[in-house]
Amino acid sequence: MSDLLAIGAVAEATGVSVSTLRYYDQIKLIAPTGRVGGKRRFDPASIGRINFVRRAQATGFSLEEIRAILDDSDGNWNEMVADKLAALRSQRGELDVTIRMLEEVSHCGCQVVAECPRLPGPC
Amino acid sequence: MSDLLAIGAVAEATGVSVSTLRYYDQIKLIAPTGRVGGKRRFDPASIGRINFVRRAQATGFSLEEIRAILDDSDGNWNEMVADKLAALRSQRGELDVTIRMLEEVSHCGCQVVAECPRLPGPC
DNA sequence: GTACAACCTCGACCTCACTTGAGGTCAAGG
DNA sequence: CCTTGACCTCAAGTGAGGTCGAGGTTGTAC
Repeated sequence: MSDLLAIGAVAEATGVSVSTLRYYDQIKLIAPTGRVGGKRRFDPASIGRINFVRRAQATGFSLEEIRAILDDSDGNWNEMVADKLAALRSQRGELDVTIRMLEEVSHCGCQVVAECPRLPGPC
Repeated sequence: MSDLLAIGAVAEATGVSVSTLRYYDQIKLIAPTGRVGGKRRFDPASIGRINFVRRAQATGFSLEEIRAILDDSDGNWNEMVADKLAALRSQRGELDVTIRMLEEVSHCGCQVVAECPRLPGPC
């Protein structure tokens, strides 16, 4: 009658710990389909959603943002994803700047970055 | 005699708040040159270091990592930067995966991402 | 000589994403 | 009957990176 999953099975299927799953339920990110004898029962489709959560998290989305994307019914998530993409690109640009800055410092002959008197200007 | 700066001047020059500068002093990330009447006095070169901190932070380094780079005397920071670059690249890859996943979902005709029965598989 | 801004310390508090611990329930197996 | 294991709740703790407020001092201006 039920192909619903216990929390432990979901944890095993997703690699997410049981306590994290309870936490996700608590913050209403991933809710179980129902309860049997007080115990959470999850639809197998939850596994897909949880995988989505982890993947989105890995790309820099907060749980709040992820919930907004999951629950969005107006197509706004396209915009959110675009924003995040822009943020990541900007972060990449920052890295490039930092690397160049460090390269400059390394050409200074300074033993220690903190002691370089030419931070962050050109050497 | 002293072209040393008060904490407020440093805050203004860097855009970092006074309380954050005190915090940086507390965690020994950016120390004042000395004290005059109990008040912190900063070398103008601190501004460069603080700018470096913010820039490194923006690219994803933690304050601990930044301190390690600043204080490094063995050339290990090159490696740290390379590691961070790799991490950023991997993050970018994750974003690409997420975007593709969301595009798949959007072609499903699902109103709400959370309700798509095909997460995270192909539509 | 007193007002005022800018500084000081110390400890508490905040957000995020969890983890941990104490104490309790429930069904199956020996 | 008793243990084991998987589950439950609720509260508190963690760590990063700060912020805030109370209460106190310092230095300059009028």
